[in-house]
Formats: sequence, structure tokens, C-alpha cells
Amino acid sequence: MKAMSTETPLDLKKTVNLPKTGFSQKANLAQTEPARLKKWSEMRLYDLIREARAGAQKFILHDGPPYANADIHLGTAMNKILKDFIVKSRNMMGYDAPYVPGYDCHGLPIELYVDRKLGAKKANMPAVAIRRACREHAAQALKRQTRDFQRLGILGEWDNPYLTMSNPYEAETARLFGRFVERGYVYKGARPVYWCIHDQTALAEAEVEYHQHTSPSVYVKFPLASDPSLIDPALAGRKVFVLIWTTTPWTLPANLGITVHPDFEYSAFEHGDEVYIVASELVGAVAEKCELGARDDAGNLPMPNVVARFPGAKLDRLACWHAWLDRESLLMVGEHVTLGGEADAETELDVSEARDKKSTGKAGTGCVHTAPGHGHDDFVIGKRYGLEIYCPVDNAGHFTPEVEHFAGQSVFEANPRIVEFMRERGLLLFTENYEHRYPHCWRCKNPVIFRATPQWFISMDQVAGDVVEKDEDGRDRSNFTENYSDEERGLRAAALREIENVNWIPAWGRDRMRNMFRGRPDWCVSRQRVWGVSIPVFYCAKCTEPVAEPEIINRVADVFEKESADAWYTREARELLPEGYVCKKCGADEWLKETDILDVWFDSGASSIAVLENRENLSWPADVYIEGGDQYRGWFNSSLMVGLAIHDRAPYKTVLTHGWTLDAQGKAMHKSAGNAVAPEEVIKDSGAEILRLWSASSNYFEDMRCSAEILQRVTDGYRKLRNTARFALGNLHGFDPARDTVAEPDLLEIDRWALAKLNEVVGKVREAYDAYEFHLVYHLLSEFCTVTLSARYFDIIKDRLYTFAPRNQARRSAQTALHQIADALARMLAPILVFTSDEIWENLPTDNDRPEAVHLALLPEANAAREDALLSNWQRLFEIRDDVLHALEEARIGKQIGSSLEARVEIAAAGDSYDLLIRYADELRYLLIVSEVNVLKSDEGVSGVVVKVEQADGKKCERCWNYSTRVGESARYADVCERCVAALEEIEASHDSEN
RNA sequence: CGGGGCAUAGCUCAACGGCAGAGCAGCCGCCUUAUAAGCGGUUUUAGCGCCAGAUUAGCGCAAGGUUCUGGGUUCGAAUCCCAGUGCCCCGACCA
Repeated sequence: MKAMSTETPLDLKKTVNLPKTGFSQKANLAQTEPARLKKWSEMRLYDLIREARAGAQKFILHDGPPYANADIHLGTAMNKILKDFIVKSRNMMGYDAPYVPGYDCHGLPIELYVDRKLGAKKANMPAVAIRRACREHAAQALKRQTRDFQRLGILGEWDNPYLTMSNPYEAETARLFGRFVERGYVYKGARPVYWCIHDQTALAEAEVEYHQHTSPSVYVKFPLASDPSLIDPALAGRKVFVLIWTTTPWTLPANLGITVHPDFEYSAFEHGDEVYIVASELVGAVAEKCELGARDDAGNLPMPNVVARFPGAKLDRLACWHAWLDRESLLMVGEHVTLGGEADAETELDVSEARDKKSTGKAGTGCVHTAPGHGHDDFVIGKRYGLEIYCPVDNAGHFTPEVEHFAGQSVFEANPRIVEFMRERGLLLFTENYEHRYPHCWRCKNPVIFRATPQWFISMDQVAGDVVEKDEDGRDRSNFTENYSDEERGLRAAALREIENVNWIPAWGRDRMRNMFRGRPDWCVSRQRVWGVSIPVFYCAKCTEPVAEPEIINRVADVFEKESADAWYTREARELLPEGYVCKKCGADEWLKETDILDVWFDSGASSIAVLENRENLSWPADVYIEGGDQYRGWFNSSLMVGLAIHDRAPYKTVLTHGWTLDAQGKAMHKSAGNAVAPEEVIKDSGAEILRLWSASSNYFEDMRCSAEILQRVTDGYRKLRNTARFALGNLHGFDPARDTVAEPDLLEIDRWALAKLNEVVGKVREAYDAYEFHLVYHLLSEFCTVTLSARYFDIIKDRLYTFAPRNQARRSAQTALHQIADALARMLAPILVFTSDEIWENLPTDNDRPEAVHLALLPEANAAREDALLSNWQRLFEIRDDVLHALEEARIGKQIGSSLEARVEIAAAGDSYDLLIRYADELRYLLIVSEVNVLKSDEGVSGVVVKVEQADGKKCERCWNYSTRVGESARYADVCERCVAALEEIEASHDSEN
């Protein structure tokens, strides 16, 4: 080795061990992520994880299938990222946690999309062709979604996801319907839907559009049938009428009741020898409108004479006579009644409009004409009171023959005739033309009606195992009653029981789910559509007897398994039924197929069975479901029903709810509002890693905000994590863990301190992962990197790492700590920063039997033995350090020093502080990063430490930059201090020994 | 209108009936051996005193954060209860 004394200070620099690593400072995520994905795909990382965890305890996260319609948005991305956090962290806890993604492929949005694309052509297309188009659209959408999900770094069985439109899944869906039938939950009823009488088809709300329309508005008298004194003694013996208002007179033949609000005050007022009941607040308005009473000379109507006032609840379950039919009309109470008239039939058809309006003016009477077959609210309340869902209107919009006076007439044509009819009989108080927005068919532009059609329902209260009781008319036999009892019966009771056994995170999920099941009506599973799984029921062509039998349904399912549910359309009924099957009722052998398909919620609700139970590597029930809060009404709900029907148990042990993604102001994101953050933009600009870190940084149990500023903060956070890792890696250059690791007892104390801090963080991070609190993981690691490592530990050990001889034991001590820190950091970050953690892993000096990718490794475990004494000593030392840094800053402001190494510090302390400082006296200059420290004893009783800063004595060492009076002592190394002389000699000696 | 949720610093989050905090951002500096990096200080304010004295800055004293608003329970509330405001989800054959 050549003498170094002749070398310039620049060459001296070469003897300093500066960081060196292939882990670049600049991440270039947008470029490097795809390369890493490719590598993982080639090495079959997901499969390797499965092999590594084979035989371990299973942990099943069951994926809620996103709808295979459009490209993913921020919320979809976040949802999948959170799932990946869970799956990766559980795998790294040692569980065997597979991930099978799924897609929800059937349903209206896709069919609507296809409708619009096909346009007029669709009318002449067979169902199979439409279904093919839907299938293609879904296949294409899910392909794009898969690509985008994979780009996010999410590992799973992407080559074998579950699709609700796959043959086995469709078959299983049909079989599950059979199970519901078998257990007696299924019945045929009726329910009102939008109906276009021109096209003779049901319409979805998305298929109606609103246009101005003129309807006849009518005020009609319904005579009270009950004893009026039950309402108020003052009414005894009077001729009492309840006044209703509607803009759809044609629904009056279907009137079965009148609904009032239980809490509103109602008045009975006189008009001639009759008494009319309306809401008190509307007495004046009604009298005015209907010209009740005689105007005085000034043209004013007198206020009617009110004979009684009472709450609406008084009317509950009394009866009126239908205005002209020989039939009762039941008085009911319902919260949906308003004084604005929104709840009348008019706005039944105008729901979204009515919801936006706070008040539609003072039309109406507060007594709502209720025809359960012709309105949504009417339907719901009708069910509650056990009314028939009566709809005497046929597909073409004609009254059925049973309708007296108007049989055969089209409903719109009948409108004026009904008005006239009522006028002639003195039932009508007033009529006028009423302009309002009214729903029209999107295709033929004609006004639509609300009309009850036969549908299949799943009963919430039917007792399992009972024989299905079906009316001739398919009328509902299982009344929904408000005074539901706790006795064990039906799906509702089972759901309420199981809800208590599920771990809901956050805990309010339990209440929400409970409320939902308490109040929910029977589940209507019929949809008048083609893109879905057909309801596998047959009807006798002769007597219309339905055949819904599990064995036959299973037969059909077997065909679906081979040919997909398309078979329902491509095959004749007799091909699907057993050979020679004849109607049990009439003996006929001609069959018709049900045309309705199953609600898509039935499809996705079936997933726990269709996927968890049918895949050999999964199991039922799932450990975890995690979705947005909207799924309480959706997937959480339907999945629970299916679980109960099949196994009498919830299909999930834990249900996590995540919030929605909002903009910077906390407003919902809409493409139209222009405040949406597009995931692909973030990925393109910053990388998927940033999206993942954002998902981890926010508390997902609440709604999560996202904006340019927030993403900037996240990016800054990422840089800090990356640079921290980079420092560790750079200083591990030349460190061979197997050879150079310093045994625990031989470590420098500050290195042990760093490891003790690491141990603390590891414990907390594990807890946070265990509790699915990823934002705590992020904040813990972020603060650990920023404060404990970057600002403290790393800054302090730089001197040792850079200036000591490479193989010096003290330097190896620091490296030993760094190695453990970097290793643990990579593991702890791995579930979140999937790309970066693996990059750290690659650049980390390895001992031999380490997994190939960090995702195959396990999370570090906290050491139970805590170094409490050491930690508390050092906590106090760092408090004193803060005081010193403060004093140094003052000296800096006073231009006494620049770098802290220019300083000599005098610390005066008393008591425990003094003892502590003396004990660590030799360490202090390194801890404080100054050139010299003197500890003085201050008088007892003086609290705190007093710090004095002065210029350090001596000259600056050109190598380590510390100040020393001994710089220049060595002739061989003229510009350096005594420590560096020693270091340089050590370096030379080791070079000699190598040669 | 009903069911549920959320509201703490510019941003993201702690504090879970017992002293309201962290990180980041901002501002002011230092360093140039993590270098498109690193480190430190600082970041509510009327008043009083000291220092200084053109100003800026500095030190001390004292008060000091309407934890969205208003009530209540409690010795004590960000926390529990009630009401209100704002935002979000659900109540639609949308997912």
C-alpha cells in the first residue's frame, strides 16, 4: 500500500465510507413498477406464496365482486388495495391467505349499455343474441379491470377469478334458488314496477325519462264506514267522508286504502250536512280549492267550521267505503305521508323529482289514496297492512273485466270518464288540469304507469321447512307485520340472530345491519330482464300451475353447468324437464318457461357458496368481507340471506366497512363535477405505490379525501420512507450479515437503543395490521423513519459509519443494527409498499436462506424482552439533546457557529440528569454531533440543564470534520485528527493483511 | 323525510372521562460526507417587563387552542347524552 501522506484532501475523501447502493434515490415508479410486476409474474410469486404457506392455518378474505361494466375509479382501486393489504399482511403473519378475485357480470347496467348500442335492432334479436352481446361487454370490461387491478400490485388468482356469468357459477346460482324453494322461502307475489303500456314491458327507472304532462287532478269523497264516534264523540251520527286527492283517477278502481300520517293533526269540518276529514293544515286550502261554502261580498270564503281535531293515528285501521265500489278502503298510517302531495299517486311516478322538492305546494289533503298495485309506497304500506297487491290492469293498460263500469278501457282514456262518472254521482269535490313532470318510456316516449306484475319473492318471515303456501293468484300469505316477535322464525329472525355473532368493524355496522333486517320487506328476486340467471320455474301451458321444485331446478342447473344459463333460451321447456313430465294439477304436458331472471344481488349473494365452498383451496365461512358502506343494503345483505338459507349461518366472521372517496372539500367525486381523481392518472404520474400509500395513510373506516395536495403529501411521505431505506442500504455496502454481524451484547449502546425502538415499532405495527388499521401502520413507520431514524439515529451514526475503518467493530455494530432495521422495515412495509419493499429486499445484503421476494417472508416479531431501562435512559438523553440543539441554534443565529461540529458544549445539570450525563460522558459528543462536551454539576435544586455553546478548540479535521486540538499531530496524515489517524492506520493495516 | 356515519392545526392522523399532541406542509437558517438529499429552529395572541433601540429579531412574565355550534351529565368532556349545522352512504330493478 502506498503512503497516503502525499495525497490531497480530495483523496482523503476516498477513505471515507460513503453510502453506496443500487437502490436509487429517485424511484421512477411509473417505469419500474411494470418491470417488477413482470418479474413477479415470471417467477409466479403468487404461487410461490401459496407453496410457502401450504398447510398453514387458512385465512379467507372473500372478494366482493366489482361490477364488470366500466373502468375502475378511485373507489374501486382503493377497495382492492385494502383487500391486498389484508391478504398480504395475513400471509406475512404466517396464514395461508389465498385471494380469489371475482366479477359481477349480470345485471341491468350492462343490459342497458348493450340496449343503447344495439338500438332498434334489439327488438328483433333473440334473447340469446342479446345475452351474447352482454357477455362480451362484461368480458371486455372485466379484462380491463383485471389489467388495472394487477397494475396496482395486487396479487391473486387473476388467471382464475370467479365470474358470476361462468357456467359453474350460473349453475350454482340456480341450485341455490332451488335451496330457497326447498326450504319454503320462495313464493309468488306481485309488485308494482314501471310499465310501458305501448311496448308492454317493464322498465327500470333508468329507462324512464321525465316530461311535462297534463293529468286530471281530483278531490274525491270516501265515506267513512266505521263508527265516526270512534274518532271523536262530536262526530257521532254524522255523515263523515275522508277526502283524497290524486292525479291518476284511473288508479281509483284499484284503491284499497287511504293512508294518513300518524303524527299529523287532522280536522273534521262541516260542509252542509256532511263532514270532511283532511289534514288540519290543509283545511283552508282544500276549502278554497273546492269552493266549499259561500263567498261573502268581498269574495272571501269563510273558514269551514271544524267540529273535531285529532291525530292521524286515531284513524288507524278504521274503514271507509270505496267511493263507488262495494268494497272497503282501509285507513292506514304511514310516515311517508306529507302535506305537499308528494306521496300521492302522481309522485309515485315521479319519485326522484319529488325527493328533490321540499314542497310541491299545497295540493292534496293529507289523506293519501292508496292502491298497492299502482305505487311503491302504496305497495309497501299495503304489504304491511296485509292488503292485496291489486292491479286490475292488463299488459296493454286495459282494465280487466272485473272492473265495473270501465272494463276493457285503456287507463289513460278512462281518466276523463272516471272523473265524469264521479261528478255524476256527487263523489267529486273538484277537478282541474294539473301540469307536472311525469315519467315516459325512453324508447317510445309514451307516458308509463306503475303496475303490479307477478314476481317471485323470498319471504323474510316464512318459517323454514314449511310448505310454501301459494294463493291461486299468487297472493302474499306471509304478512309483514310491524309487531314482529323475537320468536325464532324465518330468515329475518335467523339474520337478526347471526348479526350478533359477526364481528363488525367499525362496531356500528351491527346496528346498521340489524335495523336493515328489522325493517326490510320480502326480497323480490324477479327481474323482467334477460341478462342474468333465469328463474328456473315452469308453468303449465294449460292451467298455468307453476312448477318450482328443487329436483327439477337441479336438473336445469346441470344443463347450465354445461351450456351456461343461455340454455334457458336455447332449449325448449320439455328438454329441460324430465322425460314425460306432466302437470300434477291438470295432467297436461305443455310447458312454458318463466321469463324473469334473478336479481343480480342474488347472483353475488351466492358467491360465498359458489366460490368458497366449491373451490378446494377455500373454505366457508369467510374470515373477512370488506366493502363500502353501500353494501349493507347490497352484498353484505344478500350474502347473509344465502348463508342462512344454505347453512343457517352468516357467511362471514368479520365484516369491515370502508368509507367513500371524496374530494378535498369532502364532497362526493363525480366525473361530471370534475373533482374526480383518476387512478390511472396517479399511476402514470407517480406510480401505483403512491395510490397504495394514500390508501394506507387515511383512515378508511371513514370517508377518505383525495386531492392533488393530499397526494403531494403522500408523495413526500413516500420519499422520506425511501430515503431512509436508502441510507440504511447504502451504509450496508460491504456488510456480510453472516460474517460481520456483531453479537447483541457487544453492540454499542446506542445501536441497542435503535433496535429497542425498532422492537417497539414492530410490536405496534403488528397490532395495527392485526386490527386492519393500516393508517396506523403508515403513521407509525413514517414517524419512526423521520424522527427515530433519520433525525436521530442515522444522523448520529454517520460519523462512525463514514470515518471508522470499514471493518472496525464499532462500525460493524452500527451496521448490524442497520441491517436489522432495513430488513424489518422492508417486511413491515411490504403489504403496503409492495414494489418498494421488494426493491429494498433485493438491495439488502443477504444471509443465505432468505426468501426470494419480501412477500414470501414473514412480518418481524416483537421481542418480548423489553429494554425499558435502556429506553428510559435514552429518552432522557434525547430530551437533553433537544435542549442542546436549541442552544446550538441560538449560537448559529448569533453567527458563532455554522455546523454543530464547530461547537464545544458545556452542560450543567444536577441530580439524576447529572449522573446520567456523566455516565454517558464519552458518548455525548457523538450523540450531540459536536466536537467536545463538558458536563458540569450545577447546584442542587436547579431544575433542568443549562447549556453553554462555544467555538470548539483546535482545527477542523479534513476527514471527519470534527474539531480537534490534535489535528496535524501526525506527520503522515497532516490534516486529520487523532481519530482519523487511527482509522487510516487501521485501513492501511487491513489492506496490508489482504495483500 | 327515515336508517347509519363523520367533523381535532393548511394536509394526514393521535389522544378513547384526567395536562390537546405527532408527522408533513409553510417560514427562517445550517450543512454540502443520504445531495432533486440531510439537520436545526420556528409556526395562537391582546398585554406587561427586559434587551435592543430606526426597524427586524431576541428573552422573561402572564393570559392563551371557541376540539363544527348550542345545551346537558360529571369534581373533570375532544371523549358520554340531547339538539342543531355541514358533508358522506343507504332508503331506486344502478353497483
